[in-house]
Amino acid sequence: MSDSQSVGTDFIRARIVDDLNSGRFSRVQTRWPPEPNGYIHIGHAKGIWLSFGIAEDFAGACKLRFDDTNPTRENQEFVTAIEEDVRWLGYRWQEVVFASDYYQQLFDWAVQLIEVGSAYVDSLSREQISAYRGTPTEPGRDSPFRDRTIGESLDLFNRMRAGEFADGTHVLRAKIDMAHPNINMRDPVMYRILHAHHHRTGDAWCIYPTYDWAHGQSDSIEGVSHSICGLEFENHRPLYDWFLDQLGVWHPQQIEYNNLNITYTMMSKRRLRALVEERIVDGWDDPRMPTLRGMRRRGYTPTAIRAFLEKVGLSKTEVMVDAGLLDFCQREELNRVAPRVMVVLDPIKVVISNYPDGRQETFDAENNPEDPAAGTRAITFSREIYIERDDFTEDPPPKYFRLFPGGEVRLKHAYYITCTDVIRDQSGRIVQVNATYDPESRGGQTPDARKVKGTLHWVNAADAVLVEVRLFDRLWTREDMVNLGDLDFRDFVNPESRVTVTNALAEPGAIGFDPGTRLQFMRHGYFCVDEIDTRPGAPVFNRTTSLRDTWAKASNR
RNA sequence: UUCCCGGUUGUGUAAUGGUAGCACCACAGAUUCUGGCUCUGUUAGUGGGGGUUCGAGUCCUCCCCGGGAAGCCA
Repeated sequence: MSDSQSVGTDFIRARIVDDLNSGRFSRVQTRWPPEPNGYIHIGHAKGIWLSFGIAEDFAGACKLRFDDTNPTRENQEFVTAIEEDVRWLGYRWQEVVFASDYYQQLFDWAVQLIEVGSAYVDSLSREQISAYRGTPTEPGRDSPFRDRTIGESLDLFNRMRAGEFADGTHVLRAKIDMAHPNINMRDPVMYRILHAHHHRTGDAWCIYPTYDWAHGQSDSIEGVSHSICGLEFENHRPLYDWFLDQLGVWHPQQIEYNNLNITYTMMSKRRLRALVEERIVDGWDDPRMPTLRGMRRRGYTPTAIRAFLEKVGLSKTEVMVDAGLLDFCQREELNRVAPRVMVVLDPIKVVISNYPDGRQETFDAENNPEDPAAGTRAITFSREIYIERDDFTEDPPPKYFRLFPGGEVRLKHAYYITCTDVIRDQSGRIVQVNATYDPESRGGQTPDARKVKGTLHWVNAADAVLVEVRLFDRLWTREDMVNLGDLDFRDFVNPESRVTVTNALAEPGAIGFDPGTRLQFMRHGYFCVDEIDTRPGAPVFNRTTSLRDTWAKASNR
């Protein structure tokens, strides 16, 4: 397969190949243009993956451009956080730039448009402008100020810029067509008066360009070849093109892709903010949040996120991707690289009656059956151990092959044991399981090669370490958190989205990893050492995703 | 009612006008010192009607369905 084919076959890359072949563009320059008004999430990751990924694939370059044209909502905190998150995802920008870097050029170009009669200052109120715009089915009407002389508009615009007018008193508009079927072409606003402090330009400006006026021109200044954006800007493309044509400057090609929606996941920035502000979650980095910070803390890896994005692909269809696909990608990666350890989440004591009291022995346990190079670690074994309460039952259902009275199971890496009886407290709750072991089964097999279907994880009572484990599940109980209509998203919070286990017991080998380290808790799932709440010697583990569990599925039926 | 965009198995995504494929999910089985991993197999799709063509998911046409558009947000 040739290089050009390995670049990929999605419709955007295909168009770029065409543009390169036809000579329309000689190189690929892209940009990823977040507004610094919030933390970015997995949906943004798709845009990042596309714009940065395309630049990489075509040996071009991609700039990180902050689209900071609305000073009332943007600030430096978000700039820093977004830079961090993009880097974490694994992308490197050619340069960090800001739309505000181009304010003067944008202003000069606006003057140029006024001078040729393609823009004018309108003095209608916000409400009037809206009323004059018409509706999707009715044409708009010209503003009475539309035929203002060029000189008058120029004068007014300069005075707007000089700060002579209050917010909302005048705007600069492009002069296109108030009856245009595309409402974006009905004399769109280019500048509004905003006496607001900007996080970068300070108080240098009191008029700010709108998205439509700033975006394409910023692309042009940067020599962008392909401007990749969401479907919501499709209706803006004619305007994007119109401005560039009026100016006669470098003309990038805007291409739209479908945004990412995931089942049981809510990505609306506004609602995410509400979750944080109303303390429904702990913060932007809560492991249940779809923010990159949240996912990072949860234990998701940048590589798995990118693999996921690649598997999802792109089109112009609105989609709802199964959240399970992300977990599949995450498991696929971690299965290869995550060290295995044994952790008992809900311990029940097992006493092995025929194992000598006071004796302790050591086994070599492989760290990762998928990777022999990962080596082994020592685990200790003695008369008293703990197993998972779920791994024992007094009345086993059909095809159950965990521990039950009279049944034999293998303790991973150690011996076969057979349950003899149980001990209860006054309430009837089982507090201890008694068992005998087969000394011949040392290491996990016997000379008679008899089959034991069940293999349980366990920890040695003598050296098990108490750890905190946080079991995360989907934040929402509703699959479609995009189209809620009049429903309140708060009504769909999953009460079991976080279950904190404080009495889990871990083998000593699970302790001492750096925060952020990812492990497999055998038979449970993939966990990472929490980067915030972990203390020396007191790890907190976050469950990223569970292992596939075909038994749970089967027994639920 | 206007303009723009879209519609391929349950989900997502492929198919110079020429055998509708891949992945996830689901299901069945094999294997297994993780009921994990791995392996094998199964179910299931071109929204509808006309037309062009030897041949249509692909081109034309009409219809149906879904989404977007009336911010001085991006």
